Amino acid sequence: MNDDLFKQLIESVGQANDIIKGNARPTRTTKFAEPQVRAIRAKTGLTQARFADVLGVSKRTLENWEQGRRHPTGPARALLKILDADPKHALEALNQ
Amino acid sequence: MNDDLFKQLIESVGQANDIIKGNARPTRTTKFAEPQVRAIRAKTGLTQARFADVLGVSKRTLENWEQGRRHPTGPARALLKILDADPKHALEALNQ
DNA sequence: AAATTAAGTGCGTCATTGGCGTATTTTTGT
DNA sequence: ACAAAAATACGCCAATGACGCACTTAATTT
Repeated sequence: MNDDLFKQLIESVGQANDIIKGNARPTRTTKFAEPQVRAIRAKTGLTQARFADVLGVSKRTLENWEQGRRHPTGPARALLKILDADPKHALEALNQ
Repeated sequence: MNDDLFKQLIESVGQANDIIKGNARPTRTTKFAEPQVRAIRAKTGLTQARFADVLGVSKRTLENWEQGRRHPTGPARALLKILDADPKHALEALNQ
C-alpha cells in the first residue's frame, strides 16, 4: 500500500487539484468536469432505474442530471469518472 | 463491454438493489453501508484536505463525515466503497 | 519553543435530493 | 401494424447535505 508509486500517485492527484484551484471559487467548487451522464450510462446499457441504483441516487435525481436541471455533486462526478474509465471494474467493486 | 459476464454482473447489481428496496423508504434511501470514512482515509495516508480533494468535497464536508455530524450521500458512499476496495486503482482512474 | 501544518467547530446560506403522481415516448411481443 | 409493457420526463417542495468564513485547538516539524 505505501510503496513509492502509490505516494507519487497521491502527490500528483493533490497537485493537480492545487493547480485547478487557482481560479474562481463558485458556491461549489468544480473539481471534476461536468460528466456526460447519459453517455456514460449508455456505455453500461443500464436503464435509468438500474444505473441510479448503482450510483446510489434515485431515478429522479439521475433524470435531473441527464436533463441538465441539476448537477451531480463532487463525489458523484468522481464516481461517474471512474465508471466511465472502467465500468466493469467499478461495478465489480460496487457489487463486492 | 457487452459480454455475458458483464451482463450477469449488471443483473446481480440490480437484483441486489431490488431486494434491499423491499423495506421502508426514508427521505433518502440508504443503499450503501455507512462507511468508516476515517478508516478509509487512513488507508491512503492522505490528510483531510487532500482526501477531500480526491473525493470532490470540501475539507469541511469531510470533517463533518468523520465526526458523524453529516452523512455522505449515496454517490459518496459508493465512491468510498470503491476507494476502500482498491485505493490504488481508484486513484489512478480519478487521476487519469 | 516557535513556526508550520492538520484538525475541529458555530453559524448561515443555498443547491440538491427524491417521493408521488401523471404524462409522454420508446421498446417489445405477436 | 397494434396493443401492452417498460422506460423517460417533469412539477411540486420539505428535508438535508454542502461548504465558505473565521477562528480555536491539536499535532508535527524545525
